[in-house]
Amino acid sequence: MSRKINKKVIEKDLKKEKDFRVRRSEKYSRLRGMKDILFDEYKYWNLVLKKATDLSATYSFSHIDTPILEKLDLFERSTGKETDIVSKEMYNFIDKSGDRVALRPEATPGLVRAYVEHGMFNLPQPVKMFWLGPLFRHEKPQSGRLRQFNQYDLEMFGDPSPVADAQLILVAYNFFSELQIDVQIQINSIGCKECRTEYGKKLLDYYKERGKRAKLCVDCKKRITKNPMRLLDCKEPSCQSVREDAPQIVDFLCDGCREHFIKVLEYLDELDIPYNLNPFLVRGLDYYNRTVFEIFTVGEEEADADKRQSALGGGGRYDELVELMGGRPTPACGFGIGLERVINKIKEKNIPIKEDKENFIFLAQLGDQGKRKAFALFEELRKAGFKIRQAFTKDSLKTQLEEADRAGAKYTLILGQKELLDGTIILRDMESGTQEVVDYKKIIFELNKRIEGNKN
RNA sequence: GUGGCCAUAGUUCAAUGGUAGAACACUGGGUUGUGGUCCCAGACACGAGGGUUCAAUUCCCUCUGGCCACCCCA
Repeated sequence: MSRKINKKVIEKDLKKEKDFRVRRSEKYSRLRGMKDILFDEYKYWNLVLKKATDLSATYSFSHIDTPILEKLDLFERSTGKETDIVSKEMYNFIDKSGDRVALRPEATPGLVRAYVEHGMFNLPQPVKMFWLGPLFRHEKPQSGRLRQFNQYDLEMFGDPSPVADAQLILVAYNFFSELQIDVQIQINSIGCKECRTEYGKKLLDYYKERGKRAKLCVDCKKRITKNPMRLLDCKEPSCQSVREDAPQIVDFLCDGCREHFIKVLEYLDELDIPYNLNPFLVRGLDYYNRTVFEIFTVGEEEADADKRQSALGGGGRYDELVELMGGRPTPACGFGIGLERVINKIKEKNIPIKEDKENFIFLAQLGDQGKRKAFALFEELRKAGFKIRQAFTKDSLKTQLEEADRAGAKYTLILGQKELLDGTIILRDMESGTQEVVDYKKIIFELNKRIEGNKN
């Protein structure tokens, strides 16, 4: 072994020793596709959460929560065993009691389960649910695509009428427009089982016509046998040219379904909600029937307009699901909105967030005596209803003023040895930098004079 | 799951086959009792493992992670 190699080894050892001293343990990192929401990020969440809460209340949707963990079977049966979500994206495992369980990959099944389990068909119908929470899908992460993400969901049970569909779309639309995000709603009707079987046949006939198959991409060739409806979804130019003259499901709707769809559109027209009829919109989950819709942003900066944008939200009607899950036949519809994606848009567009600046007081102290007295004064002022902050763990006045400044205090009270002796306290205006000595006993009176109307 | 690009302080970015620098942020000081400006100082990084080499943060491979596209969706 040469001297040089020895040197290298020694250097590495030294480095490791240093690392050991500095860290003493392995640094942990998040799981892939999981995110921490840090302090500054919360202003966005507060904004979005408040909008969701307010809107839901206005339209009489009641807050409901369901467990994050459910039986695996619930999703297999409702979402569909063959869907991507269930077949390859679910976090599932067998728990200590041997149950097959899953982290919920979407909200609707749990809500349907709750509706059935708690006998909500005995409540006045429709039952309108407002739901908010984390969902889990084991996908390859990308921007706007996390393995744990949050969704705002609204569901309406027990109302078969087109008004229900329209109201849901309205709330979703309001949610976005009030957050200043311009959206476009893509809407379609995929009819009921009967309409769909009929249509499936026609579609296959069309695609099997001479010469068409050759133009399709590899994926679409597979789709012909596996999932013909998905042929409509492809965005390969050559596939799109083939699909141009394809039969559209709207033309094959039964009378009931057609009438329902027309009514929904009429309501949307009435409300001036912009929508796009998209005969090619097909949703991935098994339980949808009749109305389906997806919500996309309309960008001003759409140089790459034909690039597939990820949806901000989507939903539709699922009239068969409650019965399938063991309940009484109950018509229902709902939607989900991806909150991380909404927040991304808000950030992208630099939409200003107004944070209500509160005029608060900072209480600074000096010396042991001062600190002790300030401790008590803080409580006194807090109980008197003032918004007040402190940094009692800091000793230097400079540091305390820095902190007051950073936090945006309107006034700082300074209590030190000298003031203690004189029975006074210093009141400093943080903006002008002027300060006055006031009688300690009159401090509440003086503060009231200055920050009237800014109390808790 | 498939393909492409990428990985350097807390953050945003440099430089380099001979082990790294700035800005902002952070800590301390100039100011022993006074913030915002200024000055000074300090702490902190080459994602992990292997290979080539006298020597790798730099070149190669694997892994991990990030971004983007597909797939799918929110």
